[in-house]
Amino acid sequence: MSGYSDSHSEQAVRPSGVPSGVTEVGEEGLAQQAWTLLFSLLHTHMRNFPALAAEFELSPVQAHVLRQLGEGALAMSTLANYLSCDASNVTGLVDRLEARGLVERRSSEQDRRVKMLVLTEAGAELRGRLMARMFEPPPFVTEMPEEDQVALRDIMRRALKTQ
Amino acid sequence: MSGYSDSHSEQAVRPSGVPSGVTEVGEEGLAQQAWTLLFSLLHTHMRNFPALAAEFELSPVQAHVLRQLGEGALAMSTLANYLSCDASNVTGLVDRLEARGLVERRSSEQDRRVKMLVLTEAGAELRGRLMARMFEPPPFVTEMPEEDQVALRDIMRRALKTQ
DNA sequence: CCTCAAAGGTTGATAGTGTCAATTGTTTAT
DNA sequence: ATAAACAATTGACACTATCAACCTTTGAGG
Repeated sequence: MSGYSDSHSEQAVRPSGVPSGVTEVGEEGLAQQAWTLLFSLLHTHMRNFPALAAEFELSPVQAHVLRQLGEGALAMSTLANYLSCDASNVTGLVDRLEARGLVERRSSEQDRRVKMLVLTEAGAELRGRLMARMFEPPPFVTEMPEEDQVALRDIMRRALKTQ
Repeated sequence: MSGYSDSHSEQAVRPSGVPSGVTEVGEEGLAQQAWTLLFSLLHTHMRNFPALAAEFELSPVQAHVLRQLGEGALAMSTLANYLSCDASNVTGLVDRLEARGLVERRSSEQDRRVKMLVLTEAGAELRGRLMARMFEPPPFVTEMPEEDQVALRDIMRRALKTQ
């Protein structure tokens, strides 16, 4: 019953009736219609992320860590922030990756408290294959008409910029 | 080192260089550009799903289960399929939800092997609030120009239909 | 200089999530 | 009637996650 923080917030429940499932789209406004559809497609797709990670004998979280560890070194605490998890969790996570020779702890020169994480040769190689696999577009994208792909890309570019 | 199945597949690595991070978009084709952008936005958003679930004192998986349990009763094995996980996992999952009074096991009349899952009153109420919260569109959608929201909705509708 | 508060990381306790192998009970096909 | 197949559970074990307590190092003020 515990183990999950109670950040909480008194949530105003949408008065005009609550969507009761994934597929229905009511009269709740444009943004919500777009979001609900996007959400349901994405959700379907995300379901096989664990299987994708398993192709490389990684857990989903380990895959996520490798992904974050691309550009240079990262402090453990920084990684904890990226993962939105407790620092103590990262210790074990990195222990296991280090035991597999994918990652190295390296004490910082500037501040001897912090340990910087860097990919090993093997880690970088595995990460490359993992990224290539992750970025393969799923069928629901590849099977879109080309003009939809263009529109989607442009919309997402704009969204990323203003975000 | 174990605990993750080795489904595996000899994966053709994209020859034209491997994307090394989330944000870069190379010359890898329209579908991949669109997908990479979508993925990076979605990924950012999905990071706070655990916090969202925690608002209701649910783990991410429990939230997922409640979401699936909307329309009528579901056999445990069916739920295992939806979650893409082992049936034995569902036992404990449902145990905890049942202990909290959100869900009920009900033996099927037709086949006494199967147990049907139904939401209790409290479960349905909680699910309603959870769904309303989940379908609140995130900023990157609400802050789009209206014509982008329309286009996005229409693209996603078409994608859902052909999927 | 010295102390003390704050920060980075680790450890131990405890719980949830997930797999696999083995088991029990029920159904279905031969 | 027997055997094969299926639904759910149990037990063993590993990974993910949190919290509290701890140690070392750092940085600020007295």
